[in-house]
Amino acid sequence: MKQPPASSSRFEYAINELRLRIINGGSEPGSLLAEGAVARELGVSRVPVREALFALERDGLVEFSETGRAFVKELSPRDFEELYVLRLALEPVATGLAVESLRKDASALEKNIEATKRASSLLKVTALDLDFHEIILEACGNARLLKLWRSLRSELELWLGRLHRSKQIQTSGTREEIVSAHCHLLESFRTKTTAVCERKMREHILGWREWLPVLFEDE
Amino acid sequence: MKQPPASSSRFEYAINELRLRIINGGSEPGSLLAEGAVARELGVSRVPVREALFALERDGLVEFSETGRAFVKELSPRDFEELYVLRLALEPVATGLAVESLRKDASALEKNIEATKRASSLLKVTALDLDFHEIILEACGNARLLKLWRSLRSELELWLGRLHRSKQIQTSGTREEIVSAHCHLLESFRTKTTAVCERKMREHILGWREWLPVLFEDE
DNA sequence: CACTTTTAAACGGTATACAATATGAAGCAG
DNA sequence: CTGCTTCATATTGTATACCGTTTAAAAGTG
Repeated sequence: MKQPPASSSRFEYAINELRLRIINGGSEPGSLLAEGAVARELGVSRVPVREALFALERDGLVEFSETGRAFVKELSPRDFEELYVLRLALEPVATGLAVESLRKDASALEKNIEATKRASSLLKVTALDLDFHEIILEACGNARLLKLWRSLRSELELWLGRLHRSKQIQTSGTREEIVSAHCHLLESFRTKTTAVCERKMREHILGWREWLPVLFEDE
Repeated sequence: MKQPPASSSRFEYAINELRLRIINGGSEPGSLLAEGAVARELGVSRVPVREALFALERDGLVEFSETGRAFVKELSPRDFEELYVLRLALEPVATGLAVESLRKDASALEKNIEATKRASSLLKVTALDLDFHEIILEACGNARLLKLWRSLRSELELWLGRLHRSKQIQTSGTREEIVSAHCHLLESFRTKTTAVCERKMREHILGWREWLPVLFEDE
């Protein structure tokens, strides 16, 4: 039984702890997340666990059966496809809205790229990649869009976590590709029109959509 | 104190009851929705009310303060703009995905248009308009997209509800415009390419974005 | 051995209880 | 009268308890 947290709410503690378990594979896909059991393990009562499970369902990390039992989300190619339809619908729009703001201040994106160059593990590289996109979503000034992105990001982290555990991906090549792509995007934000930036982002996402599933196929 | 429900869960009862209050204006925008008070009024305990409030936050009908108190959402022009950015990002994409399926079976859309012609009140007309769009979102085959639409729909209903109470809108003219626009869309689905259908939907939504706020301005 | 039926444990939905905090009004000082 | 402090109350966060249902394993049956 883990230690209940000192500060912050037990709801946040439960949600963070469950996130870690699910994304890092501590709980197998499809396994039951019973309120009582989780509550005992975390050393809190069922109430905050229950709320955490509902919140995680919204983020696509947990599925509920018809009878109200929570399970670790199982991923299918279908899910991947749906996820990328949403990315393709939302991120280019967000990019268009963000361009003006990013043109004024691109320091966050620059720092992110520098950090990516120095990142040691692929896990960190992919996290920084998601950060790069999140910076854009933050800059677009649409709170609903940002909220939505955060939810999509959860699912993406789930995919990447499982991918990372099931395959050894080459860190170096991937890093270079990402850095190069992000530099290219940043340059577009600085010099091109909004419409072009939207298109570049669209192509960037399409590239990943092609690339990611390939790593899954030959298991 | 209202009657606790016979069938279905108290959570669903609470969420439906709160939806009605908020959308129909039973609770003023900005007013506090205290768990205990609502629970007493509905004749249930705080637990299902609490969960209902969290769910309604996700649908944009309720806002939480930093200290965790729930308030009836207040709408600003900013919210309207954000909402329509999302509609414009999502619905054309959904339309493109749905065209093939709608071409095979457009009966749901046809029935909807017929019902709109017969609808007696503007409230019913606007509800049917949202249904029309929901039929398309259902046909697009992307569960995440549909879920998202349902959440946007909640907010749209909130806007329309308040609009309806603050102004008397002419029913007949609005009805004719909607029927005509929907017929035009349906015809496009039957005869045009996917890309054209996406564009038509985009223009359809843009039209409403222009039209709706006008009704607010001169209060 | 395959397929029901039974049954005890597990689980979720909800109510209630209590503690910690936030809130807003009353009282007080300037 | 204005601004700060005090304090009773309202409200949320969390724990615990209870009940009906679901579940899955054991027992029974063909």
